[in-house]
Amino acid sequence: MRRVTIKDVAAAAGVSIGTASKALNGQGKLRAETRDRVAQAAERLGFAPNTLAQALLAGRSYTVGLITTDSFGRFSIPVMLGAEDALGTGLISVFMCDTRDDPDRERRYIEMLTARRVDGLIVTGRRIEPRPAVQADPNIPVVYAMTQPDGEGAAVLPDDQGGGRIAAEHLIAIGRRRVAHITGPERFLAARLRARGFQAALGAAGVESCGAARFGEWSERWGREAAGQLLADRPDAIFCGNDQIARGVADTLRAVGRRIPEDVALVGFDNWAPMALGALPPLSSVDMRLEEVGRVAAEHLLAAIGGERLRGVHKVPSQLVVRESSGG
Amino acid sequence: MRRVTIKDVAAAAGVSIGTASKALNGQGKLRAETRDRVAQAAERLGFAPNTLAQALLAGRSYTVGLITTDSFGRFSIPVMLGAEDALGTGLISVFMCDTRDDPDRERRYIEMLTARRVDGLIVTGRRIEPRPAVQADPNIPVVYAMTQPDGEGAAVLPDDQGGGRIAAEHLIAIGRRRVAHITGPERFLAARLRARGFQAALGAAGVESCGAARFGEWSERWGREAAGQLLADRPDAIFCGNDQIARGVADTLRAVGRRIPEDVALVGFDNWAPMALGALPPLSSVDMRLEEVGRVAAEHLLAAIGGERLRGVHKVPSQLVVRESSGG
DNA sequence: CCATTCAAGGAATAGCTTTTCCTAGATGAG
DNA sequence: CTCATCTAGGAAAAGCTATTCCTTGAATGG
Repeated sequence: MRRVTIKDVAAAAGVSIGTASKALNGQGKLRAETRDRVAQAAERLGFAPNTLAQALLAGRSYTVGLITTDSFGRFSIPVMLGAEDALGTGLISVFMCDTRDDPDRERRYIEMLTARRVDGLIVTGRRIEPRPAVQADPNIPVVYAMTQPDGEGAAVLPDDQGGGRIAAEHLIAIGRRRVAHITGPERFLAARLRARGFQAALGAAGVESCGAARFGEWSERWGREAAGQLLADRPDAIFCGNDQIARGVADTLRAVGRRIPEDVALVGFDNWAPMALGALPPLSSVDMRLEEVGRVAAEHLLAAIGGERLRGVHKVPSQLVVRESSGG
Repeated sequence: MRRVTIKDVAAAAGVSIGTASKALNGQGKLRAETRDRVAQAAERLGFAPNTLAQALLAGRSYTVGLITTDSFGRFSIPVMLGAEDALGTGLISVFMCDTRDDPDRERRYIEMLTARRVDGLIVTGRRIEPRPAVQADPNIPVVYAMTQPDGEGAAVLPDDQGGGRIAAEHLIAIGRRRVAHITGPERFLAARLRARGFQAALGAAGVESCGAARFGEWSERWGREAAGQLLADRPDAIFCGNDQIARGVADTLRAVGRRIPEDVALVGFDNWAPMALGALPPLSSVDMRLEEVGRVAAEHLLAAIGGERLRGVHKVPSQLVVRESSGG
C-alpha cells in the first residue's frame, strides 16, 4: 500500500526519474511523445508529488502560520478567512494556532512553526492596541492583522476613526442634529478612535454633540443603561460603539415608546450579522471589512515572502451598511 | 543566513551527524560526555530539527487537515478549538481549509492535503445531516465532527435529542405544565431531533405539550412571530430551538407584559454567549458542548492514525445552563 | 599472549523531488 | 569522411534527518 512516487511513474513510462520530473514540470529538452507518455503514466497511477520532498529541496514549505490570541472569535475569524482566501489562491496552506493569550503557548507555537519552515506568519488579535512583538526568527516575515506590534513591523488595521466619521456623516446627512455616542471602555484604543472620528466629523459639520461620548462596556446591558441616562438630553440619533450596545439602546428606546428611526436614529458598529439583522428594527452598522483586513495582510505577507521590505501600518477603510434603524 | 542544521551541530561538537542525531534523540550507545557536548552545541546554535526532513523520512507529517463547509462560523469554531486542543498536546499541527460549500474546492483541498501527507482529516459542518463522504485516499483516516457521512465512517455529533430531553425535564422540574416548543425549519435534522427528545420527555412525565412543535426559521423574527401566535394558548414555558428564536420570543412576551420567568419560563438552545447573556433576562440554554465534540473527534482521529479501526456515530451529551429566564 | 566481546562512534542509506551537468547518438557542415 | 553541434535523456547531487550496519580500539577471558 505504498504511496506512488515519481520513481513508479518513471518506471511505468520507461524513463529515468529525472526525465519524469522534467516531463511533469515542463522543464528540459524532451520529445513531445515522451512527455505524453510520462503524463499518462502519472495520470494512470494517480501520482501527486510529495510536497514534503519539494519543500525540503526548495528550502521553503509553501505554508504560513496563523497565530491568534482571540480563540478565533468574532474578529479573528473574518480576518482568517480573508487571509486564507488570498493565500489559498497562491497555493499556500495555513497552519492554525490559537495561543489562548498564553505567552508560553505562543512561544511554543512559534518554535513549532519555525521547525516546520513556514514561509511567514500572520498574527491576529481581538484588540488593535500594540502588543509585544512575536519572537520569531528574523528571516521569517511577520504581518500583524487587527493588532500591531510594540516596536516596528508591518500591520494591517481597520480604520476605526474613519468608521466613526462615516457614522457621523450619515446621521448628519439624514438631518439629525442632536447626536449622541455610547461606546465601550475608554481603555480600548478602538473605542477612543471611533469616538474621535465621530466627534471630529460632527465638528467639521458644525453640529454640536449631544453630550460627551459615554464610555462603558461592550454589552447590551450598558447600552440599555446608558440610553436611559441619555433620554433627558432628547437625542435624535445615537451612534453606538458596537452592535450589542445598539441593541441595548434599542430595547430602552422601545420600552419608553421612542420610535426607531423616526424619533431616534441608531447606528451600530461591527455589522455582526446575527446581532444587526436580528435587532428590532435591523441595525445600520459600520462594517470594518475584516475579511479585507485579512486579505490585505496576506497580500503584504506574500510580498514580504517575495523579498519586498515592508513596514508601517496599513488601514482598511470601513463601510457603512444602512438598514432600517437609521432610515434606510 | 542559512538555517542551522544538524550538520552544523555535529561540526561544532566534533562528531559525525549520525552521532549528533543519536545524542539529541537519546538513541544508540554514546558516552554521557558526548551527549552533553552535542546538546550544548545544539543549544548554543539554536538548532531545531527540520520537521520536513523528519516527515519525509518517517513517511508521516504529524499534521492533520481540518475541513469545514461552514466558513468557520458559529459551529465549526468551537469544534475546531476542541480539536486543536486535543491535537496540539500530541504535537500535531492543523491545516485549516474552508471549502465554502464548494465541492470543487473541497476536492482541491483534499488533493493538496494528500500531497502534504497529512496523517488524517477532520471534516466539520454546520448541519448534522449526512453529507457525501469526502473522496480521500483510503489509507488516510477521516473523522466527521458535527456532520456525518452518507455511507459508513466515524462521526462525532452533539446529542440534539438529549438536549431536547433535558430542556423538558428542567421545565417540568420547575413546575411548568403548559409547555410549548418553537424551533427552526423542519428540514433540519437537528430541529426534528430536538423536538422529538422534548416531546418524548414530556410524554414520559405525563405532561401534555402545549400545541405541536412550531417549525419555522432560526431567526429572532420567527421567534417574535411564533410567540405572538402562541399567546392564546397561555403557555407557562417555551423551549426554543436556538437562542435567537428565544430572544425573539422574549421580545414579544415583554411587549405584551408577560414576565420572564414568572409568567413564562424560557429555555434556548446553543448557549451562544453573546446572545444568551445579552438577552433580557439572560437565557437558560442547552449547550451542545461543541468543544468537546471537537476534542472527541480529534481523539478518535488520533486512535485511527495509531492503527485502530473505528466507525459509527459517537454522541456527546448536551448540558443545560440555567440562567434567569427559567428561574435559576 | 591471542581471541573474543563490548563500547563508542563513523559511514552509508533511505525518504522523494528537482536541477545541473554530462553522455550518446544523430545531424549537418566542410 | 571527420569534426562540430544539437537533441534527448540519463546520472548524480542537494536538501536534512534518523537508523542500520560497520569499524576501531579497548577490555576481558582463556
